Amino acid sequence: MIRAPEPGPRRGKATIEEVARAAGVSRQTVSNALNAPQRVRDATLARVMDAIEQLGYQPDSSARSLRTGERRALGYLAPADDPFDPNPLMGGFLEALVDAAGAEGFRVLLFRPAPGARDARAVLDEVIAARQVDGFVLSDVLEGDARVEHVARAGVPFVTFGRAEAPGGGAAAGGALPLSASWVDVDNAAAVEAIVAHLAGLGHHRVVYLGSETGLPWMKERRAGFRRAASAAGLERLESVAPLDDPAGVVAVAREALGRRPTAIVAESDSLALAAYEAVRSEGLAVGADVAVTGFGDAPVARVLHPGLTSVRLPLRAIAGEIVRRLVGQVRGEAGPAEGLSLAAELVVRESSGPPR
Amino acid sequence: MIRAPEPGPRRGKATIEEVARAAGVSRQTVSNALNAPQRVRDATLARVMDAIEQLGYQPDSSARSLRTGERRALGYLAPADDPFDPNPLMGGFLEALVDAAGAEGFRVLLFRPAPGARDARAVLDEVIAARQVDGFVLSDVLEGDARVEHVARAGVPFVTFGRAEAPGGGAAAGGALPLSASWVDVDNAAAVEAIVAHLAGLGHHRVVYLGSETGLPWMKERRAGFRRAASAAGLERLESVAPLDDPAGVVAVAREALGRRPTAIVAESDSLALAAYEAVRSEGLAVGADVAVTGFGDAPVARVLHPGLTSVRLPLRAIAGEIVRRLVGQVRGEAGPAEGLSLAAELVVRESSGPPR
DNA sequence: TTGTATGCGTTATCAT
DNA sequence: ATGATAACGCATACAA
Repeated sequence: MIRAPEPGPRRGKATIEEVARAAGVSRQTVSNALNAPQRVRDATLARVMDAIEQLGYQPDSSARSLRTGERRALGYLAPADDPFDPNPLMGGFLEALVDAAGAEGFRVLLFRPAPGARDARAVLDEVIAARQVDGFVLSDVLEGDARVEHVARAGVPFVTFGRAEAPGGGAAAGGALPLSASWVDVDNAAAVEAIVAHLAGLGHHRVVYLGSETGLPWMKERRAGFRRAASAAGLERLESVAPLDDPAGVVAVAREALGRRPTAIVAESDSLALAAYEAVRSEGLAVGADVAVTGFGDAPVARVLHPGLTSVRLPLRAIAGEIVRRLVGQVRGEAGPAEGLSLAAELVVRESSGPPR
Repeated sequence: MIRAPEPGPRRGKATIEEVARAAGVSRQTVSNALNAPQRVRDATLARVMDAIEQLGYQPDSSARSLRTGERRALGYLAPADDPFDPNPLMGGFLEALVDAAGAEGFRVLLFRPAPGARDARAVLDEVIAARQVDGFVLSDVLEGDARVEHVARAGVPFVTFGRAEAPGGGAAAGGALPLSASWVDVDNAAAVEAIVAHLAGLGHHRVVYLGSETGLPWMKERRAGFRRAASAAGLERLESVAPLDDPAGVVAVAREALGRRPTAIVAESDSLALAAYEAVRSEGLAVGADVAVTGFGDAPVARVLHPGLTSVRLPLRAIAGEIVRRLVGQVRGEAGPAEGLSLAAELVVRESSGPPR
């Protein structure tokens, strides 16, 4: 038989007062036992810890937060919907972020702009004004991102996944904010360079880049990496640009790209690589044997595809770890590493990238 | 120029006291203006609201929580890693959950078991003991799920995505808990039945179910739905069972299934449908024209595939909405709907399911 | 080493 | 309709 849960806020959990009574000490000593154990005699400490264990006591997070000002929570603003590419990485990154935050004693508070809201500043203001978090993690950040500027202006610690500042440019004119005081990103350019190097090493000599028409910074970096590496390796280098929101159109472009008779297709994303597969097959050719295809991101589909898709895996756990490290450092007021950090992606070679026939 | 953020907990945000001073009233009146506007004279109300607006005041969430006992936060225990099928739906469900919670004035607190932890009870206890949330959303729930029992025993409100109780069985023997006091789920069986009915309507007569060897309840429901609908429609009904963790093995099974010469393949998931695509193509046949293939879940890949994959779309927004409605009802102590709710998935017909040749 | 007193910002009770 | 007072649970400065 189980008793019905008590009504009211407390829900029957222990308070520091009850622990103190159980251990025969003042609540002060309990607090000390938790926050400054060295100030408590061993015997007492043991007794207190025992009572704590016994009662399953943990400080009420609200009371502690009210007193200390720290929330032990990091805010993550979930990216807006993108029906075309519901960022398959977000899930993986979020998990890594939650783990990394948890290791530092922080939880992750998730929120989104109200549906239909013009931008995210309103909800950011709510979270800030209600003091629900100690800092923010902002992802999918663009150059001159309004969210970034807003949070920076509010004086709340934050770290971005991706740089909100053009690589070359420091602070802009005027009293500009240190927008990218701390960012972590995957080295998109280097990742594509690794792909191209891999292909060049296999003997490929005519390579087409299958990209999209977005101006997203990470996409631009990938393209730049392609150009650099292909030139460096002395490859014949072609480029195709696919539309954004039209699967059929994408395949059409992929077929056109294939029509230029490359020995390899370097796709900007795994989705585009999938379109390349379709194009190659529609010509009666075999991916990997007749034409090499590579992707980007190493989405789940990369493993399931046949032949398996050569791609690059984003170091999401490392990124999340570094983001949390920096953010928690800021929260604690430490003068930690303020510069940005680019992390290398890992090339995952599968059967889609064989040598040219 | 921007001033450096103030140190300390307050970070320069307004308190109720400051608002009161600015409006020339007591803090009580400010509180009333916010929580019981009808008790405040219009003129005063206007003055107070003005000051609130002016100062960008919002109640400190910790102070309010300490006083009222409500956290205005819902806890979501993120599912454990599954490298084989990193639940592509989770992202979509989470977003819907955050939106639904936000509409009710709740945030979502995300957490996971410590990496390497034997089970999730420890972290649940932490969140409960620290009173960080008003209730929990538990997903991917199994029959007799330990997490469910644990939360139920703690007397904390919760709602599950999926039923933690066998469909027929009420309370078990002894003082069993009302484990599934409130659950919401997608009607897996009905969804597959809709698929089969669709195929039967097209004239298919020999159909193979491509399933996996998991005993997960939702998978069992899908299979049951297949059997029921196929029998009802008088179809020749076959079944194949794929291994879990081996893409190559999966395709082998899919080929074997195809070897039984069905006119259509009903896959248990979109991933398995992808394997079916591979099998069909490896035989030189065309998906949709020679053999119909259907999936389950309507993952992003379903749209990108060629031909587009006929699948069923999970009503994630509706599910999240119902979950939040029930959970918030419990939190508020309303005697809301305690029974479970099965929501219909939506059949999405694409080119992969043509009539038999 | 331990206990006493105070305040964090808010809301509820009660008086006016 | 408004204001004074108390209390939520905790941590800290200070006294013992």
